[in-house]
This record gives sequence, C-alpha cells and structure tokens, in this order.
Amino acid sequence: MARTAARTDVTRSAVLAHIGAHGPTSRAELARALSVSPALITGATKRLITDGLLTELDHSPSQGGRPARLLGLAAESGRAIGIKVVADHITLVEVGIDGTVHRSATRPYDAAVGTALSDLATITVSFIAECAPGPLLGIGVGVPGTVDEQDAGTVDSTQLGWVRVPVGDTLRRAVDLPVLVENNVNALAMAEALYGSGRGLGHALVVTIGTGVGAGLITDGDVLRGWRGGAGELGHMPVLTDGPACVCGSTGCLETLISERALLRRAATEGVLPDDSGIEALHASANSGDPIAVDIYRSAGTHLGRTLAGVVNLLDPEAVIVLGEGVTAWAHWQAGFEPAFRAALIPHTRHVPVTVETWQDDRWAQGAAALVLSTPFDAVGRSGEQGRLVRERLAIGEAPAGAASTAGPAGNGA
Amino acid sequence: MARTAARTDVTRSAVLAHIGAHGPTSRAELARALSVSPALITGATKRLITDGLLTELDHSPSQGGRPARLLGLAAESGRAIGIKVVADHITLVEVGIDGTVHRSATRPYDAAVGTALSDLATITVSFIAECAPGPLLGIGVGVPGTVDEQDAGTVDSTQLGWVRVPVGDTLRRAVDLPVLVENNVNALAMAEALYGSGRGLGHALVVTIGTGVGAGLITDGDVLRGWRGGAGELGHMPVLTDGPACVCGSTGCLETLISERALLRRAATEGVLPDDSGIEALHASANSGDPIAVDIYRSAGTHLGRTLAGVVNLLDPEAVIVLGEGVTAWAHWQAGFEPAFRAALIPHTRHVPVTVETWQDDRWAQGAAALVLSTPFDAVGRSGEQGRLVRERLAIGEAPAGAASTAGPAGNGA
DNA sequence: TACTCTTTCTTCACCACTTAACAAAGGAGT
DNA sequence: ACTCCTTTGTTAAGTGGTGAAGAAAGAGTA
Repeated sequence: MARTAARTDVTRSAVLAHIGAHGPTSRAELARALSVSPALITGATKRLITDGLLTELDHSPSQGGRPARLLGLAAESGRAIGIKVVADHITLVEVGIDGTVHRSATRPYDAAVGTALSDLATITVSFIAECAPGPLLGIGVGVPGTVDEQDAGTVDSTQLGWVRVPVGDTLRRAVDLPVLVENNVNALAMAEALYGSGRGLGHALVVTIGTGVGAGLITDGDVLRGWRGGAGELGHMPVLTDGPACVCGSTGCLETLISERALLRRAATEGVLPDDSGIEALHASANSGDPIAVDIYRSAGTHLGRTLAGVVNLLDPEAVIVLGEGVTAWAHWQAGFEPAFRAALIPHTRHVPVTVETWQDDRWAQGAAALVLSTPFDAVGRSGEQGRLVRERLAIGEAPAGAASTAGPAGNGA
Repeated sequence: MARTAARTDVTRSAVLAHIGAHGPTSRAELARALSVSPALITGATKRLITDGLLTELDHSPSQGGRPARLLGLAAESGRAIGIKVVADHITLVEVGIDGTVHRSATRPYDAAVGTALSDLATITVSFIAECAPGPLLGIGVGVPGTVDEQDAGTVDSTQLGWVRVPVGDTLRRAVDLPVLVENNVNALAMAEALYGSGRGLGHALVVTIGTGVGAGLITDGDVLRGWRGGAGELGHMPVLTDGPACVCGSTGCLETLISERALLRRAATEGVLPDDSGIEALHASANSGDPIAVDIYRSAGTHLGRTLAGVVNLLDPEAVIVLGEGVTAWAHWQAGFEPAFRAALIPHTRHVPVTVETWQDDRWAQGAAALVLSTPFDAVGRSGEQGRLVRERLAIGEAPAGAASTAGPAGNGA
C-alpha cells in the first residue's frame, strides 16, 4: 500500500544519491527531481549540511529569477564496491557515490571448485584492504543466475554451476559490510535506469549481448524481479519449434541460436573458422567481408529481432537499450535485427526506439555497485535489511556517532 | 518515490474495499491486511462509523485473546457498473462493493457504425436508469484494445476498428459519473488479483482464451500496463518463423495459430466442418472424438504452451491463471498444452502452477467493474483523476455533505 | 531609478502514520 | 479462584511529509 513505511530517512539518502549522480544541484531542482516539496528539501539539506555531508557551493547564474545556490557532496562521502562474478574470473571496481569508477581489478577465479565461495570472499577482502580509507557503503555483487532476494543473496546459476549458494551471507560475514546480490543483467539495468540512457524512462527493456543473451525489465521505473528474482530470462524464449537442444532441457531457445557458442558452432560447421576459435575471429571474418560470417551475424540478428519484438509487444516499453560485450559486432547483427524487429512489432509499438550503447568492460561491475548506490531510491524495499544498513551507513557517513550537533562536522576520520 | 502524494484519504477507502472484498473484518485484521498500524485503523474506522459507512457487528469468537469486534459495511454503501464492449454486443453489470453481480444485461451493438460511441452512451444511460437508487461509485469499461490511460480513456482497438476513440470523455459527459476505461484483459486480471485465484499473489500471469488470446501481467501486486497501456499483448508473440500472415503485419503470430478463427479455418480446410461453422461445432466434434478436431485443439495447446512457457521464463510469475470463453474446451487444449508448456520451462520456473478457472459469462463485465472497485488500492495513481473522484464518492457515500463535524476538515473543496 | 516578474528558498500550520505504552477482554495453567 | 498469557483496541507523543504564503535575490523594462 506504499505507506511511508521504510523506517529510515529515505529523503536524506535520495538527496545525496541525486547529487551524486547528477552533480551539484540546487534545492529547487532537487525538489523537482525527487518530486518532493521544496519545504522538505530545505529541512533535509539543512541537516545534511550541519552533518557535513553536503556543502553549499557558489551561486549559479540566474535564469531570470533568484539565482540558485548549488549544493555539492562534501568530498568523498561514500563509495561502494561492485563485483562481477563469472565462471573464470572476477572483476571488482571501487565506485564513487557519483557512479564514477575509481579503481578496478580483475582476478582469475574458478567458480566450479569447492572453495569458490571462500575464494570469492578472500579476493573481496584483499580488494577492500587496498581501498582508500573512508566510508564504504557496501558491496554489490552481480552474478549470472537467479537470486532469491538481493538482501539474502542466495544464488542459483547454471552458468557457474551453483545451487543455492549463500553468496550474500558468506560475504557479509567476511567483510562486515552490507552486501547486495543480484542477477548481473538486473544490476546493469538498474545502473542503466539510474545513470545511463534509461534515465527517466518508466518502462524500458535493457538487453545484453555477450556470451549469452539477457534482459533487464524496467517497469514503472523499477527493475522487475518476478516472484523469485527470475524475471528477465530472455535466453530461453522459444524461437524455433524444432531447433537445437538447450541446456535448459527445451529445444530452439533463443540462446541456442544466438549465443557466442551457437555462432561459433555454426562458423565451425560451415568451415569459416577452425573449431576452437574465439568470437573475435568471427567478428574479424565478418569485418573482412566473409559472406558466411556476415550471414551468421545477420541471421542471429534476425532471431533476436523477432524475439525482442514479441517481448516489446508484450511489455510495451518506451525504449529498448542494447549493450554488452557483443555490441562491438552490432553493425553485423543490425542487418538482420532491424527488419525482423520492425516487421514483428504491432502498430502500437512499431516506433519504439532501439539504443545501442558503446560498451566499457567495467560496466558489469559498475552495475553491481549501482545496487548499493541505488538503495536510496528503493521505495519498495527490494533491497531489504541490507539496503537499510546501506542507508544507515550513508546517514552516519563521515560524522560518526557521538557529538553530532554542537560539535559540528568534526570530520575526525576514525 | 512513493510519497504520501495522493491527495485523498486513501486509508478510508482501502478499509472499505477490504471489508467489501473479504467480508466483515476486525480492526486488528484490517491493520495486518493493509499493513498499516492498528492505531491508524482505530482512527479511520471511528470516522467511518460516525459517517455511517461501517457498523460494528458481533464479537467474533476469541482466539486465545480478547475477541475481535467485527466491522461490516453499512448496507449498500456503494455499487459500480461494469461494461464489456465487443464488436457486436455490450454486456453491462451492476456490481456491489463486495464484487457480487446484482444485475446484468446484454445489448446488441455495432462497434463499426459511426454512432458507435453515442450508442454506447445511450445504452449505458438507460442501464443506469434502471439501477436501484443509492450511491453509484462509477463506471468501468473494458475494451478489447489499448487504452492510453484509465483516466482519460482514449481507445485504440483493431478488433473494434477504433482509432483514438474518446470513450472515457464521452461517457463521462453522458452520465456524470467517474469513468475508468481499460483493456478488458487487464481489467479481468485486476479482478482476478482482487477477488479471484490471483488474490494475494504478487506476480501472476492471467491468460484469456476466447476469440483471441490475451494476457494480464500482474507484477508486484499490480497490473502491468507498460508505457502507453499496451502491455499484455500476448497474441502477437512470434511463434512460427514462416507462419500465416497476421493482421498486425507480421507472420506466425500466436493469434494466427490459436485464435478461434484460426482453429475454424483449419477445421474447414481439413474438411471437419463446413466453412461457416461456429466454435461450438468444433468443440462438439472434438467431444465426440473426431481425431482431426482433437488434433486441432491439441496443436493449438502446444503453441500456447510453448509460448506461455517463454513468457513465464521471462517474467517469473508465481502462478498462471487461464480463463475466458475458450476454457470450456480446455480439456482438449490441455493434451497439447501441458507437455509443451512444461518442456519449455527452465528449471527455475518448472513448477509454476497453472490454474484453469471455470468461466461465467459476466466475468468480463465484472472485471470492468473491478476497475472502479479497486481504485482504493490504487497507490500509484494508475486511475488518475477519475480514481480520485471514485474515492471521493465513496467517502461521501450515504452521508451526503452537510453536517460533518463542526467546521471539520473542510475538504479540499475549490 | 523604480517597478514588475520570475525563480529560489524558508517559515508555518496541518495531516497522515508510526511507535510505544497501556487498557480491555477473553483463554489456560496452577 | 487467581495469576499469566495472548490478542484486541485505544490513547498520546513524535515524525516525515504537504500546501500556502511570503521573503530573498536577481533580470527585464519603462
């Protein structure tokens, strides 16, 4: 029933998060952006300033009326760690409260060994040890698989071979920080909705192309998780009635037709590439004009386009955003994608724009960090208890307990 | 950001709606059900009782502690009209605040003629004229097509041949009552989530089988409308890569394979039935064991099952609910549906239950009425201004204006 | 220069809800 | 009986929010 529920000062955090994401902002602008009354902003910022989390900057040039006094974050009031886990390596990033990556690292990893979980903890701890001192709000973990609740963080993943692995609990014990775990595509979609081209869109379809294919469904401004966090499984939409067998047990799933493996397999059987080539080889072939390589991408694009059109028809999003490692070859996909996609759209959705984002490698981990940085916006309690803890840490921030008022911003690191 | 926004006493209406939907309820139970503090319920019910909308009933048997004092609706504190519009007729129902149908009528109608809109208004007015006197909260209209906003009520419908037809505005002018317009399947899904087997489910997939096929997507306890109200278009999911041409311009859409027309066409070409048979004839043939008729249903079931599995994989609902005129023949669909559906589900969703509801004809119109009766639950402002009006009428109800308390809360009047 | 207009920010009164503590009203031991 | 225990309902104080009115600070313009 969307009550005032959340027993924590959401507004304070929302203000911080907004300034973090959008840079210095005036009070009036904050009120508009957070759709909250100016009166409230006055109160909230007053406390944030006395707490030392915000500082008043210069007046910004007037726009016809009284000039706005901008508010900026007081130095480094918070950072988050984002972790991307895949089968053979881990990427970690340290992200500022404004979403910028400060530091990043990649470590070899084997998700299949028995010590996978403790290895993850060890790597994380050592990464955190190198962090600049200062408030660390929490850790976000993105995994290729389903997560029951961000809060608990129990992971099922065929790709990693994990069944009910308690990632959240384990990490939490190891680092003593709030830990939020989420499906990697959902995390990316959340980042996209916060900082990327999905910003301000109530309904968007975020599609990732990489080794597999995935989707993050942004509906009503929030990522749709489904009953048990499993929403977004685009890879197993049935496409061909009697297509290749899929690991999921079905046949002709989208993934069996357009995943990296599928493309490479076709390349091998058609003799364009040797059996053990990487996707870069296929991309290179297509770039050099090899007609079969081009056609492999084109027909993958066709399958993707047709399937996505079905999803768009079903969900009526405002935009489709495509990103992921695979978009480097998008030019080749597009030849098949565009016509198939548009042809299968119903009139109502026919003009939905498709945005393809250029891809940076840290993006996945950055998305994971966004789990933490987006908690202030979490009105529905998606992030549960851990989200509460993040907000708490944010509220405390640089001014740890004790004196509070009177003593003022104290700033004594500790 | 889920503020307290809605400028109206939501709680009063929520209490009424809950008691309406679930029967007499104790204060403590209300507090739990609406996830609101007992203190608030005390206050809200106090006012509702003095306003004459609620009455205190008998004490209910104790459950170990102080026995609960049940609260019931004071007689007929509100009713709503539900209207189902299809191409060749209109069904209207008068529904009590508890969701029960008091009266129902079907009128011939032609959606294609130029006067379709004024005809609709005329029929509605005459139906209302026969209503028992008393507070009428509003009118809900379910149409086969997309509706921009429930509040405005502008309809696009290929099935009716309507393009941007201002159903809401016109009806509103004709009857001077709040009017809410919505896609019929969405309306049905809402009713299902409120009163039917979807009650209490946060995520459900409501599928209708009739002349066509449709879906209502319940996510996070609410019907997903999409950007411009178009969500739920299940009929145009691509199924066969080179299937029959569809009215939407694509080929091989689900609807081209399993709609009533599609089934009858196949029956005709395979010689089971004469060209102009109705669906009942096909159903009868299948009942009498005609192998081709049986196979027509079976293969339709296969297509439906496979496609639905894709949707379930994508959205991760807690349950699938199938209803509609078509379920009378469900036994025949099922032979194809079950195996195809289960086979195409990924492990995560494999055990999603499928409920088939027996079908009453008024159900569509009842769903439309639920639009009105569910407004109290509308936290996100889906129903907009018209919803506010409904709530206002509900609040005024039997105790029209006048006294209130002394000066009292003056209302947000002018 | 002074008057108006626009935009920003603040103060104030008010409201819906919440938490906390408590009163009320019955069971279940002993 | 009498105490505990459990559940229901109420009261009172506190909090996060709102809208409305007005103060503050500059631009535009006669």
